[in-house]
Amino acid sequence: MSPEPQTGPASRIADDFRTAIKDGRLHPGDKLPTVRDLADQYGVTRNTASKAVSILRSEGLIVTRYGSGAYVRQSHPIRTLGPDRYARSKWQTTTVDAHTEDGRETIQQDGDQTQDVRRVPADEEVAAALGIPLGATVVERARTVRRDGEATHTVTSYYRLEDVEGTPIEDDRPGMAGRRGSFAILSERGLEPHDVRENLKARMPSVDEAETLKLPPGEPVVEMIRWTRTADGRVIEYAKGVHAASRFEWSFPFLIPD
Amino acid sequence: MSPEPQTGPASRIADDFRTAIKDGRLHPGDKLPTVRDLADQYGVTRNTASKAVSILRSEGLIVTRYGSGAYVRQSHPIRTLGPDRYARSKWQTTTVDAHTEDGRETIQQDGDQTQDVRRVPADEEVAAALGIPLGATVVERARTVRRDGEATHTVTSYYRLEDVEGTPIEDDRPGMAGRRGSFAILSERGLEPHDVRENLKARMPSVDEAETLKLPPGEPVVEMIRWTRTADGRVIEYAKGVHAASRFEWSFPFLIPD
DNA sequence: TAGTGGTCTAGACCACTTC
DNA sequence: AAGTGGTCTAGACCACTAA
Repeated sequence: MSPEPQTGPASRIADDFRTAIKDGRLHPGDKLPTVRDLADQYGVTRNTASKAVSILRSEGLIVTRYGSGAYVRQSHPIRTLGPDRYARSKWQTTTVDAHTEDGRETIQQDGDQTQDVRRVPADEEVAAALGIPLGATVVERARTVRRDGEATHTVTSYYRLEDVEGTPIEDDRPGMAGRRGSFAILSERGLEPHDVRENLKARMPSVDEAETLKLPPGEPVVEMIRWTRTADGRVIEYAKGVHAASRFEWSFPFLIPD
Repeated sequence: MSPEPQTGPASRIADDFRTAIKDGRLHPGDKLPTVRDLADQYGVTRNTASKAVSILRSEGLIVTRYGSGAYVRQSHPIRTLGPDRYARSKWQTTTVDAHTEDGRETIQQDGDQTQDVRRVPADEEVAAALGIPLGATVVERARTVRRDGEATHTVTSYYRLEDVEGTPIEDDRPGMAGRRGSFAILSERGLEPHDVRENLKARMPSVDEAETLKLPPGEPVVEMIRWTRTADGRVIEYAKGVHAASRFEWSFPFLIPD
């Protein structure tokens, strides 16, 4: 049952550095001794010292750079996601540069996300979410959002073809139809977003996800599923996102229901 | 930068079983070959075969039982947490067995959580949340909630002493003051819960958390922070929870703000 | 080119489970 | 007692980084 019943030298070495990091004796960015040095200092083989390093890495406490060394992990600034980011005031008036999810609206932001718009047949999940027949054509917009040059999350949105056909949402150029933009566009078509449901689940990333988000081993992701509806209950957007866990926090205020 | 630039035999073996599991050729509970068999079949040393197994384990795909074998991981039923679980109808009428968070109200549930109530001085975080001076006495109620005998999450609630002094909330017996109970009790004191804010963040567990929740290596946790307030904005409960990620999903519906 | 992280073989021992 | 997972030493080689 217990995963590590034996506490050998590798665990002990990892313990030492774990507490050193948590106690602040080692700061983000600091370099750890080389595995060869560790082996000498602790009187173990390089193999064992390497294992100690890999334990810390799997815990997300350090990152290792091939051929360079092991470093205490830098913690990124955390962005808090709440209902406010969907506020009407943020997309209703502004029609230009409506392409980022946070408050920044600089031109440079244009390079901060890639975009890929296609028409695809709806699979079972998308069909059920949008309330359309299986296989019906939908518009899929896949984005990878970056911050400071590093990917923070991916979002893939699905729209009914009839809702977005011929609109800038189908424009492939990045920045032409971010979420704020898409809300404004849907509103102009008489499909004003009224309510949202977000489902959140944390898990370890798949191999692909770890690669595209460049996640260090041991970093979880949060899977977000979002339904956006009009006042009469019609789902106008179904979206799935994968967020690097260390970069986000979610915050939801609500009233006690009856 | 890249974590595994070299794809040796260990990675290849792990790949084989990862796809076998995802393709459904191996089912939850199925036993993997022993490391010795793997070593023979793939023509590698036991050490390397063992490493392949440890890769899969760190990904949360399998669990290993010491001296027994490696098994495809059983997935637990997922519980969805939404605002509904705080509904008035669930705590306002019933005053007895108000101690579990889900709909079950059997006597056996009593054993499903441990409880530990104490008076402690408020640290900076708790003081700020409850709006009281640093060091003021607060009531801390720490619970570990189990399901089918396994711990699923821990919740630690903090109340202002004046709010709960002498009430059943200070009763240490399990089941006397679960959250539903505490809401009813606070209501009777004229402190009816009106709104809630929940903050969520996913991360890897600490060593302690992994132990108390008996988390397999590679399973993340979700840290939940909750503020419960009355209609006039007074915080009557501040709570921190740690949830095993694989057992929960959160669901929040909300209106598009102006 | 030298230093560093990552992986592998070969052989051994220990800890735990199952019978 | 036999089987199984986990760890370790010893030595080697490969992949990548930095100067």
